[in-house]
Amino acid sequence: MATQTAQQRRDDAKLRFDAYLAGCPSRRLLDRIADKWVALVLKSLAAGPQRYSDLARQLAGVSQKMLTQTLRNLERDGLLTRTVTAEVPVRVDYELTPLGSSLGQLLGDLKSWAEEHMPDVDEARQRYDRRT
Amino acid sequence: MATQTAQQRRDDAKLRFDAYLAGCPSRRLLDRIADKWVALVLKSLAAGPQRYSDLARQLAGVSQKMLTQTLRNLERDGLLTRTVTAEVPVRVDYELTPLGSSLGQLLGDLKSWAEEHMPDVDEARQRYDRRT
DNA sequence: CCGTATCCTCCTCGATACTG
DNA sequence: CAGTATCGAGGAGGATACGG
Repeated sequence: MATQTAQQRRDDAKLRFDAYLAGCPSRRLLDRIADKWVALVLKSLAAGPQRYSDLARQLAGVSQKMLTQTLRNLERDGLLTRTVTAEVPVRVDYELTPLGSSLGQLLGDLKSWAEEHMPDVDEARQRYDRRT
Repeated sequence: MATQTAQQRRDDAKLRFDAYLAGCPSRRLLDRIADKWVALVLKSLAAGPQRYSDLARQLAGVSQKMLTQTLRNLERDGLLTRTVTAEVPVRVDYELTPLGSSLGQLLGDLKSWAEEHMPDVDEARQRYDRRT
């Protein structure tokens, strides 16, 4: 086998690291909950099942595309269920699964930390920006 | 004052919603910790102060640009301190502040949830992908 | 009512090269 | 050693129009 150049060794290390990140549960969780609309959808559904149009109304800034995409991903991950009722017009309800509720709890903890500590961050940021 | 069109009302609502999101502590926290390298930097520094080159070595996949940018942002937010020692060559140490350690704790909780529940997510995802 | 399909625009991130 | 500067590719997300 040939001797590797330094460049090859760096590339290899990077590939292994990327693979590690892709499988890392913590990283995957962060990527999931940081999706722009996930937290808001979960919060809305924490109050009980909601129709698609209810969600669209509460999340005033969301596009149809992103709302649907977010809901599909959450359904795929087993965090909520999608129920179609064949009325006219069609009715679709979304409801959290136990797993989804569990994630909602976690986000509640995050919210607590944020409300407690983000003011400190703001202060630090102002200090940093004022120093020349 | 003129009557608003439906379009104008939607645009207004969207603007207000975006403004709300920009100031929302939870949203800002999520945006911060979901930055690709933040969690890894915090984890490295949890073990004690590290030099720039130490961090670069441990985070095998990071570019200089992103490492520096991440460190600067964390410094600005008061989560770590940057100490330059005038040796030859220059030496720069990074160390967590109490606030930074606190955030590290929070990420630990996140990690626990991820390790406990992400297998369920994987299972749900496989079920979803198998149904035609 | 509940989506899908398409296009298009930022904007993040990485690669690369250079400096005190 | 520890950065800064610049450029370019790619993807996320929004606008819009259409379908079942």
